Amino acid sequence: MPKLGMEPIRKAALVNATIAEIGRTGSLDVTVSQIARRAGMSSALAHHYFGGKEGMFLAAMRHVLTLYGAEVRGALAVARGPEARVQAVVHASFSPANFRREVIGAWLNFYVMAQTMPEAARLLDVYQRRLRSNLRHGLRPLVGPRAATVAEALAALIDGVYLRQVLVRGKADRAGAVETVLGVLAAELGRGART
Amino acid sequence: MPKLGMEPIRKAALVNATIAEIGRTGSLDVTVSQIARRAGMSSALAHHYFGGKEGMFLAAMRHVLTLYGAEVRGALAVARGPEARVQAVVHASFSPANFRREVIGAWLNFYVMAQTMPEAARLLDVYQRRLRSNLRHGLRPLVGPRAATVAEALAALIDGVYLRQVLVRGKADRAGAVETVLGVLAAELGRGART
DNA sequence: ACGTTAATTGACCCGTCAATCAACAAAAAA
DNA sequence: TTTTTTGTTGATTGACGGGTCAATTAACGT
Repeated sequence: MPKLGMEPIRKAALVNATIAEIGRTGSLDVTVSQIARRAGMSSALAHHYFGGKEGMFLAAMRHVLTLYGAEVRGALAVARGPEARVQAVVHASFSPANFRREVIGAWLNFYVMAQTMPEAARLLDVYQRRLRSNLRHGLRPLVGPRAATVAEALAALIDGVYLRQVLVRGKADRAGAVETVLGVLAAELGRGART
Repeated sequence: MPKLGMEPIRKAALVNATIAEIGRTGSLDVTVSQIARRAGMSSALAHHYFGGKEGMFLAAMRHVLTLYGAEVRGALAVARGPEARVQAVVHASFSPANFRREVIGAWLNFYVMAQTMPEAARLLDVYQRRLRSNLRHGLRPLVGPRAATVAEALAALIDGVYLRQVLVRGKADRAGAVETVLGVLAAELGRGART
C-alpha cells in the first residue's frame, strides 16, 4: 500500500536498523536482508534507497556522527568558562545516547570501515579533528601553549575509554568513564586529582 | 612430497598469514583460501590444522598477545626503579613490532571478534588485566593509593593512542605516541610536563 | 617388503548473500 | 480517464565461501 513521501521515513528506519544490527552482532557481518527486515521492508527497497550495502553503512555512520556533533554543540552552548567547556565535551562524549552498547559497537566498526572505505575514513577524520579542536579551545586559557598536546592526549583518552567499554558485559559504566577522563584533566591542570 | 614434522611450521605460517591478511584488508573479511594461499598451501590444509576459520583467528590473536607479553616482560626485566617500569610498559606497547600497520589492524579486529567470540573476549580481558597490573605495580611507589586509578587511565590512554593510529596514513608515529602517554604520566606524577 | 601414519590436495556440496529485474499498487498530474 | 511518478516486492541470479572427503604421496617403523 504505497503511501507518498515515504523516502525520508524509510531512510531513517534503515539507518536506525543498520546501527541496531551492527550493534547486535558486534560486527559488519550483517546482511542487507537482516537490516531491511528489522526496518520493516524488503531488501530490494533498501537497495533502492541506498544503492547498496556500503551506502547504508555510510549513512548510518553519518547519522551517529551527526547526533554526537549535536550533543557536543548543545553541551558547549551552556558551558560557562573554559574548564566547563572541556568538561562539556567529555560529558557529551559519554552521554547516555552515545554510550549505549549498540552505538559503541557501531563506533568500533566504523574504525574497521575506515580501513577500506575512504569516505568512512574521511568521516572519522572529521570527527577527530572536531574533537581535538573543541578540547583545544577550552584548554588554551587553562594550559596555554600546552593546549594542543593536552587536547591530543584527552582525545585519545576518550577514545580509549570508549574502546574499553566494548569488553564490559552489561551496562557500560558512564560515571567511571567520565571520572577517569576528568581525573587526567585535573592532573594536567596542575592540581592533584582526587582519589 | 610430504615431509614429516610439518605441523608447527605450517601452523606458524598460517598464523603469520592470518595476521598479514587481516592487516592488509583491515577487516575480518578474509577468506580461508586467501590466508592459505599466502601461507603457501591449500585451504583444506588450513582447515586440517586449525579446524576452521575461527580457530585460525584465535591462534593469530594468541600469537600477537604472546609477542606483546614477551616484549613487556623483557622491558620490565631491565627497568630500574618504579618510574622506569611504567615507562618500560609504555615503550613495549609502542615497540616497532607492535606498531606495524598490520598489527594495529589486527588488534582492532580482535576487539571486533571479542564481541562475538567468548574466547577472544577472554584473551583480550587477560591482556587488559595484565596491562593494568603492570602499570599499577610501577605506579604504587609513585602515587600510592591513586595507583589503581592512574593505571586505569594510562591503560585506556595507551589503547586510545593505539586506536588513533588506525587512521594515520603512512608510517605510524611511534615517538609521538610515547610522548603523549609519558606526558600524561608526568602530569600525574605532579610535575609539570614538558611541551 | 609392508602396513601405518602424517601431509596434502582437488573437487565438491551446501548455503548464503548482494544485486537486479519485472511487475504490481497507489497517488498525482494531465 | 489516461498517463506518469513513486513506492514496493517476490523471484531470480551469479558469485563466492566454509567445510568435508576420498584419494595420493612420502616417510617411518618393523
